[in-house]
Amino acid sequence: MPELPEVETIVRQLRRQIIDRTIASIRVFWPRTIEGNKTEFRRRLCGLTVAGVWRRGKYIGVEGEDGTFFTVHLRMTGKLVGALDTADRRHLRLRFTFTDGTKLHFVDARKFGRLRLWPCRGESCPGLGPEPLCPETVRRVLKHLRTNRPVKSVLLDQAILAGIGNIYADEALFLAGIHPLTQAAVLNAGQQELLSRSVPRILKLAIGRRGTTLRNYRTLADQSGGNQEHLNVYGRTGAPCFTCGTPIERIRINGRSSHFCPKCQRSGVGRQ
DNA sequence: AACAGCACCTGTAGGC
DNA sequence: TGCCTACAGGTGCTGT
Repeated sequence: MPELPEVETIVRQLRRQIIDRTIASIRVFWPRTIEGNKTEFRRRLCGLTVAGVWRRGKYIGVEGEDGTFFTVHLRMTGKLVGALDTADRRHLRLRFTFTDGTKLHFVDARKFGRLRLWPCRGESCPGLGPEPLCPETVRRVLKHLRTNRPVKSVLLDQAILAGIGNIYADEALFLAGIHPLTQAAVLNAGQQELLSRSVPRILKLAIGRRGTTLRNYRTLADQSGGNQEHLNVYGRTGAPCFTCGTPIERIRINGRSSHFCPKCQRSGVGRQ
């Protein structure tokens, strides 16, 4: 569910909420929520005073004063909330109680979300590509790609760039005027440049709007995102393109829906 | 290497 | 109303 902008929004709020607080107890309602050794997870985290909260790709990282580090991945429907409402109650998977009595709940309808302990921050989340928030980075990555995979698949590959999901991949490709099936290695210099700018731009705009809420996503403060009002292609199958009026199409690429304007995004097609 | 298919899970929307 | 199907913002595994 949440992609980089949603996770970034949550992390910013989490910093204000839990830094300098000490975990008093942890209650687990769905054991598979914790990856790895559950006993050690509990042992290392109880008594932990939170020193920092970080984002890496779609991971939330929490660091203790002693360097203890754990991550939260929300996957499709996970969320962190301070206050539980009635609907959340049945999907409660884990609860942190802090020494001052405040609580942090991990709620996750589909049970895909995971918490995991790491040896330290530096050893967490191995295999993730660089952050896609500045054009320089995206430019460098695109330039060195030697793959025939569709550019849409490449954008979704967390080992290549970390944090882009299905919504923002589609939106960035629209902004760059590139067809999602275009083979990554055949993007010319101009297309690489357009995509290098559009990926960070789309993500930063979405962060500024606190992310995109389509159904489940809520911020820590239980707010909706605002970016869903600004989507050009995602979820707009059959609706007219805002630029040219052509109906937006949907196809499947690697099992994921891809939305695009067949007229504005002809670039790259038929020239592979 | 890279793809499809499936697994993990539950909820919701739409068709009949 | 109820049943059935398709689909969902993610990732990881297996087989080909």
